[in-house]
Amino acid sequence: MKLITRDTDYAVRILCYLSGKKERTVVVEMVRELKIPAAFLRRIAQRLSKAGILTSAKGFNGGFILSAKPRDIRLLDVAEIFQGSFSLNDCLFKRRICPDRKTCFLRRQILDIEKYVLEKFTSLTVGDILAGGSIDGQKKNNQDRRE
Amino acid sequence: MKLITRDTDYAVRILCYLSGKKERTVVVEMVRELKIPAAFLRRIAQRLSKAGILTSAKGFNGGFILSAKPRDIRLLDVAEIFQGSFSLNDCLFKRRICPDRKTCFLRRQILDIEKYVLEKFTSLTVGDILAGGSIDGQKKNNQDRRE
DNA sequence: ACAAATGATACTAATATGATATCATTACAT
DNA sequence: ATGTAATGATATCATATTAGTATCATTTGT
Repeated sequence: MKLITRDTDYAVRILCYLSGKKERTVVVEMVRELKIPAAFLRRIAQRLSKAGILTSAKGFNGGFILSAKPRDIRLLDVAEIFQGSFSLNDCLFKRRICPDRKTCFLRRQILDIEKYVLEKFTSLTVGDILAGGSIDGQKKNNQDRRE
Repeated sequence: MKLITRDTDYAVRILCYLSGKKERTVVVEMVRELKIPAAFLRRIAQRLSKAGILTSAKGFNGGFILSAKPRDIRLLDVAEIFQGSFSLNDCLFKRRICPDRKTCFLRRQILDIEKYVLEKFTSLTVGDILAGGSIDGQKKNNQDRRE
């Protein structure tokens, strides 16, 4: 069972790291801290930037910075960049496999489960992850005391 | 989001089909009804048999038959044959990626979601799928009125 | 002995994932 | 203006997984 891929995981780490920064941060610095292969990290940052989650600047004092507050960045938004849409509308089986859809109970059950996952991914934010992780796991789901 | 693969899906259909049979059924018949590529269906049936979910017989009057009642075949058992263990013990990232596991809040959250999926896959049986699907979706989770 | 079935297994093709490499563009400093 | 430090865009490569095919071996009833 693999709900998130490596890209998504790395992306979350990048976002968590940048949450502690007031200024733009350069790829080489992130690499130093996060131990993610440089070229890979760079591409991930670029994709986050293209998606609007990071804001970038080229040139001399360039780098990346969060476009929004951590609590406003949902895991879903990040995951969809790297793993494609989590939407429930597209059929479970992408190409014409489900012959009698109307009675496909299994499909409905799977969709229910996916709906649950979707809700969780929607409600969980980078802010939550920061809060939960930094206090050594004693606090959960309370993001209001952290900017 | 892909919770089940094609193998698993086909396997469930095979099991549902065989639920309506009292006698052994031969691959060519299943192919006729289920429109699954013959060689593929055969290999899936063989794997189900090897796993003990189907019982097979070689030779002249050979074929496949359910080893247990539909209500006793869990989706989890089927899915694990084709998709590997759904166990929550193996680390989310299979090889040494998570540097500080203790504080990995994201990982814990993902594990919680996976736990939910696991529970659903454990409780959903072929019997449920038969019951839910055959009554055109009006009944759910009531497997007691069907053998 | 033959035919009808599954068992075991090897192979191929397509897609997804993980990662790297390279050239283009931008922006500041001198 | 030029060099350097940065990201943008994109192409490529390697590996793993998924989907599907093919073949030979074995069993069994007639």
